[in-house]
This record gives sequence, structure tokens and C-alpha cells, in this order.
Amino acid sequence: MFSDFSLFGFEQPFSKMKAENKHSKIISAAVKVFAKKGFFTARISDIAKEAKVADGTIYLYFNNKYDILLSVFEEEIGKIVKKTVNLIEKESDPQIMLEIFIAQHLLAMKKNKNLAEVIQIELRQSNKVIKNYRNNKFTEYIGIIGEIIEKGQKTGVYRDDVNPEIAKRAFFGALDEVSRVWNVSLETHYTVEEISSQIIQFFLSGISSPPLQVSGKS
Amino acid sequence: MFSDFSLFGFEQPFSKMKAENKHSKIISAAVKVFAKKGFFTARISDIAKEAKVADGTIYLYFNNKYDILLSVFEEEIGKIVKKTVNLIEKESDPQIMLEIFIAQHLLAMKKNKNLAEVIQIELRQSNKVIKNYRNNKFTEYIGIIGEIIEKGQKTGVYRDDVNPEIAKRAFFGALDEVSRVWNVSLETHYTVEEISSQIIQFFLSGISSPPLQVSGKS
Amino acid sequence: MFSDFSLFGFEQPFSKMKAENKHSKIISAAVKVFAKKGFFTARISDIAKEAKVADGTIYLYFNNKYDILLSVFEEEIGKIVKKTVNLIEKESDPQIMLEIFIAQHLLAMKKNKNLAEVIQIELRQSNKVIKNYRNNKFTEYIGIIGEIIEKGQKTGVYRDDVNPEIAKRAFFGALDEVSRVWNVSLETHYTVEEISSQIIQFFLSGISSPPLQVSGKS
Amino acid sequence: MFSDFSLFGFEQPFSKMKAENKHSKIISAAVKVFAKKGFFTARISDIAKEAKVADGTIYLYFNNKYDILLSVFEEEIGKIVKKTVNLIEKESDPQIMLEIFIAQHLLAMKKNKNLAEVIQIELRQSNKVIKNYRNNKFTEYIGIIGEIIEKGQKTGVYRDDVNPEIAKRAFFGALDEVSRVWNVSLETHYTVEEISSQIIQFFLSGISSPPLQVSGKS
DNA sequence: CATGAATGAGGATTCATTCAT
DNA sequence: CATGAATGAATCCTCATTCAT
Repeated sequence: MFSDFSLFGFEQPFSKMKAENKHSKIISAAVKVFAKKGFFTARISDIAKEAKVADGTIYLYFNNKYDILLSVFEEEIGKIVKKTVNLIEKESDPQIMLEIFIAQHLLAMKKNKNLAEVIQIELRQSNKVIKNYRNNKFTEYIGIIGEIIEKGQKTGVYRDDVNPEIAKRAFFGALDEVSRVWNVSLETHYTVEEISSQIIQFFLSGISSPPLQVSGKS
Repeated sequence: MFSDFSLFGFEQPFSKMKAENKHSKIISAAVKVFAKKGFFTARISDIAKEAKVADGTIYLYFNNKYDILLSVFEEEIGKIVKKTVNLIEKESDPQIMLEIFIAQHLLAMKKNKNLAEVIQIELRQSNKVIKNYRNNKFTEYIGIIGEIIEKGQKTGVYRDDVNPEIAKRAFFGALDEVSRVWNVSLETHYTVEEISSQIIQFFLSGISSPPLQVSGKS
Repeated sequence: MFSDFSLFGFEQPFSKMKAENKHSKIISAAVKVFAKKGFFTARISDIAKEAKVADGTIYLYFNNKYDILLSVFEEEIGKIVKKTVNLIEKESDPQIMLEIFIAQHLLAMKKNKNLAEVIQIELRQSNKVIKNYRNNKFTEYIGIIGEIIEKGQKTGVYRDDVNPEIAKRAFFGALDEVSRVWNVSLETHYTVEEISSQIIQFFLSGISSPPLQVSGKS
Repeated sequence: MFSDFSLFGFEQPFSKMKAENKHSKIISAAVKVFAKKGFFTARISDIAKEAKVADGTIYLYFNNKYDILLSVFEEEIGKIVKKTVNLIEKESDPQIMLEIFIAQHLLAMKKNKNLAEVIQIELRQSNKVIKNYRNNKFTEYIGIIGEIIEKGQKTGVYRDDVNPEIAKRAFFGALDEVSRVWNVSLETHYTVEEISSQIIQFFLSGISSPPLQVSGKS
């Protein structure tokens, strides 16, 4: 993964390192430009200007425009997946794992709004942009949710009649849409914690008023 | 609305009817082509060929390519919104209203998969495609969910600590993502009813195992 | 010539006459539209709208767009040439003939400013618009001036060292440019008579102060 | 002005010079193509082919097709105006100034027949081609004639009853029409000197046989 | 004859990509 | 490696012309 390379940059010859810097500079610029304009409306010259390199330089690091988008997906989403996997692996309680996932996702989206925009919008149409592109990283990411649910079902904290395949999609869809709108208009009103607790509540307990507590109180 | 005209087409002079037919023929063709290729990759000539008209004919009914997409949004989403509003208005129980909404949405997405694709993918990037475009129809559609939740909170069936603003987004996001993937890969495995009941369960009761078991253990 | 047909319109069946009316209606409309927009920027639909006929109707009277312009040239310029020739033929004094020519031209340009515009601008580029088009009518028109000058040279009123070929062009060029600008900006300041007398003065006596008159006065 | 740059091209860095060369190469090609086909019938690809560049290259130097024509007017007419002004400023005798103007104009038209064609034909319709375009350079050019005439009137060599506004137009019109036809058909018959002397004669002395009237009066 | 909806050829323009410097 | 001028394929859109009614 790319961010790792930079950690070991000192092991590489200077010229190579410079090149790597330029690679990531272009990726960052592309994220910014794609977020603002969308893939198709974005111009190579826009990305070049943002990255402060010449148009032609981009083609020393990427094969074509599609390759830039693909790299954004693979590398940037890869980072999030990796980080999330690392944090979750240390835990064993499905409840906490789910909470970590939500918090991680919301924080990542909040931290890099441009990347959020690209993931939420460009990733959806990626198979039309890049023919036969399979978002393995992304599938892997959503798969984490499925695994947590399955684990929870085994340990008995989650219902057996819940379909993990559908649930993981519903869960991610809710999280994605909330964070999408959050970035656009909800932001000023709600904190990560509020959003996070609401989502967790929805998924764990639903929105129905709990009638059982009444009997419990008696 | 457009669909209405076609019902009363026999009341109109022939020339008018012909024109209306061509308008909707182009819209249908556009939905199909946009679904397959995406807005930017779609060519006017693709739409023309699909609609079995000449390229130039399209410009007798639409100002430009963007106008076609906009018309798809306004007219087709408008139809769904109208139909959903009609059905829900007749009900007063929030629970049933929500069930109707889900069923309606899934059926609409299943019925016209191409339109589903366009809504799920092109609508998201619409503000980048059509500058300053506000999806009023779409906002209205999601607003329905918010109103149902608020109503349920007043009648006491839904918790008061649920934020309708966030909940409506989470709810729609879940529904949208599930129907999206459903159209792509889950379809063969699950029926509308299964998906529908799962979504309702998530939202009403959550995925947690019911706490009744606790009292049962005692 | 077309204008001739209209003189004998009563000899034709009514339906034909109606058609002739439409022909001239289109010509008039074309003159107006060509004057305002120029041949290339003018649209067939503009002419149709101006003539209050359908686009397709134009093609019942003209082969194509170029044919309309050609007809404007042939018919409208033809009228002016014919009228001018008629008036001049009655005269024998070159001086008066020249005065009539100038007056006729200026009056014609003043009377139909749109036609003036078309002649002054579109006629110049006519051989680029209509391949191999020879403005015979126009050549004939300018030829009148040449003939007058030659006649004047024979009767001794005009110098023998004047080249009629060059002179007729210089004369027409002066008249054309003055009437062109006159229509645009000089109009409010000068009458036909003023312009006319200035042009005659230039050509007959030049702009030099007459040194001979000084000795003649003594 | 552009022509100056080329004179000092060797003082500029190579890359800059190259660009300037391409700019003027396109201008020259455009003059040639516009002269042959006229602005509207000319194709960008024609100009590109003539300039031996790719179609797209033209848009590195000009905003659009209209901008090319505008540049031709401004730069090329500018050159002629500048050269004429320079030569005339050194003189004080209106008679000689007028002779220089005629000679300069005819030589310029003879030297670059394509430019002559463009000025004589495209400039006339320029306000229809380029909306709100004001030929300031051209107005300036014709203004020179007016100033010469006014000067001559002050020094008494030209009549006071001559209207400079009308006279400058008549003069330019004559010169323009003669040089226009000269380029087309008179060329083989007459030299610059012949044309020049004829025009001067017309304007200074007119075409009337003068001295006889004096003797006739005595 | 008249209409005007439909046609589709044609062209200006854009922009990803290349390559000489 | 880096540049950015040059390329030219690709496409939206216009509008003269046709033809079914």
C-alpha cells in the first residue's frame, strides 16, 4: 500500500522517492478534482494544475485517466480498509466491532471529504467508467460488516433470522447515505458521536418504541 | 404528468399524440442507454438509435443532452413519487405506511431496472452533471419517510430519541443500497417480500436478539 | 423577369396567381432577413416565418437557399436596372443621363434599404456563395455608366484621357460606398439631393479648387 | 504589432518564436482560405491544412473561428494603416499625401490579393459575422482621407463646398471598387501607375473636359 | 398546393494523449 | 524525469432539405 512506501522512502534512491512523492501528489490532486467536478467533467489539466505538475507528467505515473481513478479507489479505499481491519481484528465483541466500524467510517469520511465524495459518487458508477472493474477492496470492506454480523449470530447477540447478506448492505447503505448527506448539509448540526449512536441504535434496536421495558419496569 | 396523457391519448388530435409518443419514446430509450452506459459515456446517437429516431429528432423534444437526463429525473421520479404519495395518503398507521413505502420502492426498482440504475447512479452525480440542479422531486420522496417517522413518534409507536432527519436518510440509504445490489446480484436469491420484511425488521426492531430471552432464562 | 409576370397576373388562373404572390412574398421576406442577418446566418425558417409560410413551402418556389439569393439578385436588381435603363434611354445628354443614374440609384437604395444592404454586402460575396455565378444584371447596370462616359467622350464633354473601364468602376464604387454609409450613419445629415450633387461635382469637376475661374473673374 | 515581432524574432527565446510563427502561419493560411472560400464556407480544417497544423492547434492560438477573422482584420489591416500613416505623416502637401494614399492602397492590395479579397468582401459583412464588431482600424484608415481633404481645404487647394465626410467615402469607394475589379479582371491591362493616375485625375479634376469652358466664356 | 415533423450530413470544438525538446 | 505544445479522434448540435399527411 502506498502510504507504507512513504514510510520506507529513505530506503529508496532519491530520484525514486521524488517520483513517489509525485505519484501521491497526483493522487491527492485527483481526489480533490474528482470530488469537485466528477470524473468525466474533471480534466487532466485540472489535476495537473492542482498537483503542480505538467499534463504530460501525469502519464509518467498513470497509464490514462481511468487508471488515476482506479488508483484512487485501490489505494485510498485500501488505506481505510486496512486501518479498519487492523482495529477490528484486535476486538472480539461483535457489538464493539460494529461500533468501531461506524466510528472509523464516519471519521474517515469526515477527515477527507473529497475522498468521501469520490467514494460515494464515482465508485457507484465505476463499472461504467472502467469496464469490468471489480471493487475488490470495496467488497472486502463491506464484507467486514457481514462477518461481524455472522459472528454475532454465532455468539447469540444477533438474531438468527437476520440475513447477513442483506443486512450488511442495509447497514452500509444507511451509513453511506447518512455520511453523504452529513457532509453536505447535516454537518453543522450533528457530531460524529450523535450520528454514530443513532446508526447503532437503528441497527441494534430499531426505531420502534420498546414495549418490553414497560413490563420490565413493573 | 406524462403517463396520464398516454391514458387519454385518444382524446388528443393525432399529430399531438404522435409528438407525445416520441417524447416518451426518447425518454425510455435514454433511461435504457443511461442505465447501460452512464450519462457521460452514453452518446446521443445511442439514444436516437434505441428510440428509432434520427439524432436531430431528439433536439425537437429536448434542448440538449443534459435536458434529457433532467427530464428523466423529473418525469420518471415524479411518477414514482406521485404513486407512492397516493398510496400512502390513504393510510393512517405509520407502520403500514412504512411497509407500503418499502414495497412500492422495491417494486418500482424491480419493475424498471434501468430507471433504478439511473436513479441510483446518475442522480447522485446530478449536481455535477447539471449545475445547480436541485432534486426537488427526490427530496420530496425522501421527505415522505421523515414525515412517517414523525407521525409515528407522535402516536408513540416510534421512539422519541430517534432523529427523523438522520433516520430518514439511514432508512433510504439502506433501502437504496439493498435494492441496488439486489438488482445486480441478490435478485436470484431473494423475493421482494423477503427483502421487504428484512428491511422492516432492521428498522423496527434492529438486528439484536430480543431481550425477552433474558426474562425467559430466569 | 418576375416583375413582368405580375403585370400579366390577370391572365393566369387564380391558383397560379396566388402562387406568384407567395413567390414574391418569400422574396421580400428573404431580402429583409438577408439584410438583417446576412445570407449564411439567415435561416430558412427565419424567411418562412417572415413570409408567414411553412418552411417546406419555400421549396415549392425555390430549389434551395442559394436559389433564393440568386432570385433576389436577378429579380430585384433586374427591376432597378430596367427602370434605370428606361429612364436613361429617353435622354441623349450624357450629363443628364449621369445625373439620372445617380438619383435613381440613391432613391432605389433609400427606398428599399434592405435590398440595398443585400446588394452592397451579399452581392460582393455572391461568387463564393453561388459557384460560378455571374452577375450579368449587375454587370449590365455598371455598364450603363461606361456607355454614358463613352458617349460623353464622343460628344466632347468628357476628357479623352479618361479610361471608361476604370472610370465606371470608380464612379460606381464612390456611389455605392456613399450610399452604403449613408444608409447606416449619414442619413440623418444629408438628403438625396445633397449626396447627389456632391457625387456629381466630384466626378465632373473633381475636388480641386478651380484656378481658371480666378483669371476668368478678373 | 505582429509584423514587428517577426523582425525581431531572433531576440526571443526559441519556444516563443515558434509560437509566434504558428500564430502568423495560421493567420496567413486563414487569409488565403477566407479569400478563396469566404468566411462561412471556409472550414477550420481547410485553414489547418493550409497552415500545416492540426485542427486542434488552431484553438491554441484563437478562441474560435470568428476570432481568426477578427485577428485578420485587426492585425493585417493594422499593418496597412500603420504603414500608410507612417508614410503620410512625413508629408505636408495634401496633394502628395493623397497620391501616397492611393499608391499605398493599390500596392497593398496588389501585394496580397488574398488579403485584399478578405478586406473587400468579408469586412463588409463583418458586423453580421461578429456581432457588435466595430472596425476601428478600418474607420481610422478611411479617416486619413478625410483629414487630408480637410487639410487641403484649409490650405485652399481643395474646394470649400466639398463635404469631407462624403468625399472620403466617395474616394475610398472608388479606390476600393477599382482595386477590387482590378484584382479580378483589369489587372492584365493596367499598371498601378495607370490606375493611380486615373483615380487622382477623377478626384482632383473630374472627368469633364475643363479648359474649353474657359475659352468658351471669353 | 401547404404543412412542419423528421431527417442526417456536416463541422466547430474539446481534450486525452503523445513526443520532441 | 519533466515539460507543454501539438495532435486528431470523437461528438454534440444545427439546419437545409424531404415527404407523409
